[in-house]
Amino acid sequence: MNEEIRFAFGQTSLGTILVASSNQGVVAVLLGDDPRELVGNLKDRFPKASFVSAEREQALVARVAAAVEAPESALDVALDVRGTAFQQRVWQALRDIPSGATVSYAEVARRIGAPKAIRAVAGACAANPLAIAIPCHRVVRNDGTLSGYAWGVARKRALLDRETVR
DNA sequence: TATTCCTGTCCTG
DNA sequence: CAGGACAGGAATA
Repeated sequence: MNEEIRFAFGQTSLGTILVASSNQGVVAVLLGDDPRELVGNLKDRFPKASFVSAEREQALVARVAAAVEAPESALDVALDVRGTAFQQRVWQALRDIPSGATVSYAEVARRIGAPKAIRAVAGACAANPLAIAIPCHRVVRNDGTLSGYAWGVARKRALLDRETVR
């Protein structure tokens, strides 16, 4: 394989973001505090790929960053989602969640036809490499509380605050 | 409220 | 290949 992945950084009110793309589309959108940390994260997820810092990705980063600041606007970029069949099913279901809404893990499990596989759904969310593009932050516990978030519960809460209609 | 079992996937030995 | 860990939930006492 030894595939080439292009990436670039951006700044949002939530911190630094990294957007990485293959020839097929975006493979990862990562959130963090430090660019160095994000690159390390990216390499962990795609150990076999080679990475190129690409200026022309800045336009793409800008679109994703805009989606962070204004979640109600749709983010229509090509995605190259990698994962098991189960994970793909979960992530597809997540993309159907409208902005401003939240869904429980049980609800997601029911939608993908595995109502008992709640913990598996949580695992798939945790493994989701596409922050924002796949709104795993809209998945909360059955009682409405936030449990965890791969990039920090504080960011999860901030995102939900921003898109919740009051 | 606390315990226990269930669940699908990934990670480690 | 086996065992444990996980961003949960429901049933039981």
